[in-house]
Amino acid sequence: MFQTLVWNVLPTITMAQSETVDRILDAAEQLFAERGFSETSLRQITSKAKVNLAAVNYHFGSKNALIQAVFDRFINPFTRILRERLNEVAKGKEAVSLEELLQIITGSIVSVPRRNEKSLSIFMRLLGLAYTQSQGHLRKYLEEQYRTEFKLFLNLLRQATPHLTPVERFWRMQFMQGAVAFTMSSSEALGSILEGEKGVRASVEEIVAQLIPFLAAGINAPSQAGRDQKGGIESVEGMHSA
Amino acid sequence: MFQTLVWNVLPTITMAQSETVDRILDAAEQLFAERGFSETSLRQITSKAKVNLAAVNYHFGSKNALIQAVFDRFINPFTRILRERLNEVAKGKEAVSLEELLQIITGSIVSVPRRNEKSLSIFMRLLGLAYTQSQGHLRKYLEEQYRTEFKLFLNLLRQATPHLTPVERFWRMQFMQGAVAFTMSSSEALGSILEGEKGVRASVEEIVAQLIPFLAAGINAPSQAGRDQKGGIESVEGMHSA
DNA sequence: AAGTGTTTGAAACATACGTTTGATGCTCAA
DNA sequence: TTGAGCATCAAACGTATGTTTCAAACACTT
Repeated sequence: MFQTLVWNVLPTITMAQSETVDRILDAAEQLFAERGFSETSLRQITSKAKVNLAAVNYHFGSKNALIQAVFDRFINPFTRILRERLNEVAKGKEAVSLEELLQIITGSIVSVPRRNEKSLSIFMRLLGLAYTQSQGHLRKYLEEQYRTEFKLFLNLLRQATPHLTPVERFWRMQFMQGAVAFTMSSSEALGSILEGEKGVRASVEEIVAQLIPFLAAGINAPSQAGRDQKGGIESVEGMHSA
Repeated sequence: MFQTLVWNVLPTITMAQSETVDRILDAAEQLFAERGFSETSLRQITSKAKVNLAAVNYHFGSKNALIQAVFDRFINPFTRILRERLNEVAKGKEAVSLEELLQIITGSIVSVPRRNEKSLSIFMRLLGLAYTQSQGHLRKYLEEQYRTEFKLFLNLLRQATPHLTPVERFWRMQFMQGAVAFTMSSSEALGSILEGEKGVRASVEEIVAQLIPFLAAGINAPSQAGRDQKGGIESVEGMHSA
């Protein structure tokens, strides 16, 4: 009588699943990207997906669970790829440069298998929304999914930016997240991304190409260490927010 | 019988206004900052403000109008200050440096008269939300309020970064907006800002001090002009999104 | 072909929302 | 003191939401 949670409890392997589940996920991710989470109703989703309203609660259990399921389809392959690549470069004896690190992250995002040409920008927009809309459950969920990869990344980042104080490193990470998430979630920009209009090529690849020099220079900016040094923090691990 | 719109139709001068109106605005801006716009109900606002539910529609006309009124209290003084300072440096014969420009913007934000010590960070969080939540009416409204100051700023920025192509300048502006808006709207960070806990001093002044070197270095990063130059755009004016 | 468990379907549920109403109280000029 | 205009209040309005229900349809083994 119940199926309760959708069965991708077994990770990575996305067994065939029912037509209905996929149609719901497709419609949901698109509508969420366009309007946001609380602004999208289950009725809009099910009607776009051409399935019965009750199907969402039957297959996913709740709207919040559906939101998480939408992210699952991307997050799992992404973290897998990212983890592999980070581990690989971490093994080498040479210290990894900041540019390399940024390339690894963006490269991992871009290598996630896409369902269609829009799916990557939709995902980036969703990620931006996730950290911006006040959806507590989502943020917690994502941080859990990311945790190990994020720590791995932080370790490499520390080696790549030895001239920064922990406080500076913390804030510059925050700024980086912001530049990425906001740009990807800016609805105007998404319009350009999806339609390709306005004369600006705004493919994800183009944005990434523009982002990397900006971020590398910003993060590598000289330390202001002379300024006011007493605001120290004990551990960067405890304060990650991605 | 009707008061329809609140009377700050006359700009800048915020005539005494009723107790009720101020209490509603105070409660609304705080709740909006905590939960977002569509996630905050009029009932939450009026009950926090200890006024009757109908008062919002009586004094403001609608929830959307209330949202805009919340922004009015900040935007008007801010744009006035910013415009004055930009005009001032634009008059000088010397070209304005990028660092100066960033100082002017952040300086203008900080000089806006504050109602209390939290009001600045609340406003920054709201600005972040405004560009992030898909509130079409708000975004349009804000762009209208900003327009002249933004053009002024863009002109000075063009002079300060002659080595960048228009496309690069456009994207780096976007990234800057993102770093600022996202950082300010990150709820975790807001928590630290408001409570001052976690060992990180996260006052707006501290964040700004961290932001400026990051942004200056990022925006001033070497042009990638050799890369792929054909994605030109005719005019930067037409594409502003702030 | 029957009978099992799983998936759909139309309808209703309870609740929350933004907004409107109309009566009541208030202030202050006449 | 009266009366007009503004402000407040409790209550209701209509609509939309997420979720539940239960019967009908389906798939598939035996």
